[in-house]
Amino acid sequence: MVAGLSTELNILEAARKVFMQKGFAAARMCDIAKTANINPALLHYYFRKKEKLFDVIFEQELDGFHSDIMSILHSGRTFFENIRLIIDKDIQKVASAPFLPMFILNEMHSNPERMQRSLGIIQRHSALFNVFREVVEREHLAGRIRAVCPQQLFLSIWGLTMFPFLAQPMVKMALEIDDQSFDALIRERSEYVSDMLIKSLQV
Amino acid sequence: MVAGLSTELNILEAARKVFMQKGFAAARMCDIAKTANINPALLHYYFRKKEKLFDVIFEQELDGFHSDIMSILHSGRTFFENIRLIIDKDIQKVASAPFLPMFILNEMHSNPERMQRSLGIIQRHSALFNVFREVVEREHLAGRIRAVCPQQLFLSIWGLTMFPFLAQPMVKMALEIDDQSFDALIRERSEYVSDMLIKSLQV
DNA sequence: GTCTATAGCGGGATAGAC
DNA sequence: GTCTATCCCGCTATAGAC
Repeated sequence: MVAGLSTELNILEAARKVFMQKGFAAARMCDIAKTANINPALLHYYFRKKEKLFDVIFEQELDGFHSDIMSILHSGRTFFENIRLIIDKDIQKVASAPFLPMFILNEMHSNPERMQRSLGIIQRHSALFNVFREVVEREHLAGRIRAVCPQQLFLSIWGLTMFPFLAQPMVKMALEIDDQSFDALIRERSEYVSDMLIKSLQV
Repeated sequence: MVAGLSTELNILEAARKVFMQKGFAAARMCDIAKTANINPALLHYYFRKKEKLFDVIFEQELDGFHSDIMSILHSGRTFFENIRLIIDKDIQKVASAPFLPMFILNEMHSNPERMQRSLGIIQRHSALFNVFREVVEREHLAGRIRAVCPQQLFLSIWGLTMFPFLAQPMVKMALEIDDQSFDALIRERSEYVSDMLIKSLQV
């Protein structure tokens, strides 16, 4: 029907919000219906089960996660320039969806089986790391950076950029800051993290 | 009764396991009872509600989180030595309870109100940061480290040490490593992170 | 203190009218 | 496609015997 597509998108939008904030177990179908301003029964008409609906959201979110990093790595710029771009992109993306990291990691943690359902995502993620590793090794052989374990560096980039969002409530509490100060901290973080990483990599 | 205390401890131990793995919403009182090998009704005899039981666990876990860092900061060692000790302690502690960071952050995220119930914890956490800030500022004035935003540094230490555990399933997937390789990565991480931080702080 | 039995409800899912 | 009504299960919580 005419309204079909728009209703479906409407549901997906609402489900995204609710699942991201509450996670699978705590999310209520009623909440999703209320957020979408539709009848609860409609959720089952479009997506047969809660889990089906969740899977759609989860896959979408996970897939777009590091999609543009690959292209940055393949650009002609220097390694240090690329580091800055990647950090910037990561922080910028997550800042616009601050619940995303927590959502992804939490669900992967609480339901590891879900992951194995979508092999394609796994492949894309490890492909990303392999490119990253090659670049790091090339840079070191060329004498432009010091010897470094690519895995550790990869983990560090993720940790430095995503942790503030993962721990947002705790961070605000421990640092005694409000929303504005937190935003300011995030705005300054990109440069701070890039400087720190680059300085630690210089020969 | 005689069995009273041991049953209570038994319950707490079981509840810790289940809540840590599943989180509040997905955890089942039955699972806890089964894990503790007791009758489900007993849970309500000792702790009136699921939430009461959860609160006890949550508070315990959160409180012990950074308890020994304070004493490290107050020791007579140099700043760089302290950085190494803190990183080491953090990683070591979390490695022995890898679900802990995810548990804490997830519950703070999904139920921020719970936090306000226990003001003491908030105070201890911000006290920790204040000591850290003073130390950093003193070191900079003494010319022993370069100028650095204490908040950013604090966030970085946490992120670099805790992220690997928070993202463990994703990390294994992206880096294509198994449990053994992950453990090896963690063992090497303490030194890697310390070196990186110290190098970026040197004047 | 520990058990059995069961109340009571919240929430996912379906049937069927429109 | 959308609605109302309702089923039914799983789970928390309690009553009450032992």
